[in-house]
Amino acid sequence: MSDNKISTAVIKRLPRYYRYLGELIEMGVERISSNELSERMKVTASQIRQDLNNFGGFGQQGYGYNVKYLYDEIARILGLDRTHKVVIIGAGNLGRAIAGYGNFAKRGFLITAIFDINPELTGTDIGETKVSHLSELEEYARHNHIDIAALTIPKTQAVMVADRLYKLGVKAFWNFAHTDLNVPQDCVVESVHLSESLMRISYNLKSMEED
Amino acid sequence: MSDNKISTAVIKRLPRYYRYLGELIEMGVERISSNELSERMKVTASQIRQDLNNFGGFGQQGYGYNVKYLYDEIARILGLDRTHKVVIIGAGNLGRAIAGYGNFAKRGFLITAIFDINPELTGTDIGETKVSHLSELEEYARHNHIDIAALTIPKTQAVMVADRLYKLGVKAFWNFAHTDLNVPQDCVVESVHLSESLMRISYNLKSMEED
DNA sequence: TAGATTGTTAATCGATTAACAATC
DNA sequence: TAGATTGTTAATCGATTAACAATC
Repeated sequence: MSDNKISTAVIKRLPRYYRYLGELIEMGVERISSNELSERMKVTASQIRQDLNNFGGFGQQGYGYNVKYLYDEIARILGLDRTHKVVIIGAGNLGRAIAGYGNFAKRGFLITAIFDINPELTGTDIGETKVSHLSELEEYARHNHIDIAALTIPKTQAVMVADRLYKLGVKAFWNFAHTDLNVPQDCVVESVHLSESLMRISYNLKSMEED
Repeated sequence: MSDNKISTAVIKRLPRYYRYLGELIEMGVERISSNELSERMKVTASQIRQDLNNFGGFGQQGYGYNVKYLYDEIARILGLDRTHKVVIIGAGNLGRAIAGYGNFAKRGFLITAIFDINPELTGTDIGETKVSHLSELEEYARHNHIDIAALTIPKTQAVMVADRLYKLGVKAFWNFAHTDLNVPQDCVVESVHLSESLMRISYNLKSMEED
């Protein structure tokens, strides 16, 4: 079924199309041309059409795109038509922030467990979920499927915990630790390196001043 | 001073070089060739040399690169040799997570104020910093310089608060809201769209299964 | 000096943009 | 039908990789 490998540049843009289409739906817009959308999103109309046509022809000549239809199609392409069970490793502020973000649930990402190495946190509630001790991870995984693991723990632990999770069959990692994970090829790793993000601001501020 | 516009692809990679060099220093490694580094980082040696030579010749033929020297040079390029005053708008879990991350201070990013619209949070402490009410923003900015504003608030507020901050002279935004900011060209915007990151995981999981 | 490895030019590859025929 | 706008091919642009002369 999978078409010849879509480039990551395209994949990175899909969620943004999805967000804009969602906003258009909220505004009551029913149809939109690649040209109108390109003005809103500040990208070329050509790129929008190219990107979408990687997945099929969703528009109609002389009309444009039906907003709701395209929105649903992109959801399907992104796999948002299924639910994903997410466990969070690390019940610190970042783990809490993720656990508490309601919009994720709306998109089918369900927080099914939260683990932490700190015994004092064990048993406390975060939203609807009770924190378990990290030592219970294997036992939990034996009885529950895990689609995605969010790692909101320090880098020293993150690499090891990712190994443990991989042995338990987890194939997708949302990595917030300031390190690269060392998991096999058959895994999905999406890293959010906040410190690198901040450094880019620093660089851009500096080069703005120099003009 | 500013060399002919460095591509964003290069800038995005710089912090990662910096991280690896930091790790090498911790390991006591004094020199490294582009080849060795390329194996560790899983990028081509050619790319490393090209990237670095955008900023100058930091290596030596027949020797390679001095790790500590290169580390310091990249810090300078990234602007990490100066301090940045960061205010956080939004004292929720995400704001707290950022405020509490000690490594930022180590790189010269100082949390100088935290604002929230919720009166109940006003006066409470987050780390060393007291939360102020958002209405005090203008008064604060009159007496204190702000280099970077981190927006950890819902999208509905984020756009408006960014406008207020811009009028107060703030030129760099670390945007965690699920929206694009609408600030003028002379600003730096770095967005961390967590939901988009999660959608990419979803897509990649799906396309992995299809193989 | 011989060996190693950079800095840099040239070649390749991929992504973006432009153009336009197809068609609603 | 005439006008609008897509889907898609071709042209351009930029980024990555390969190659090698310079040089430590």
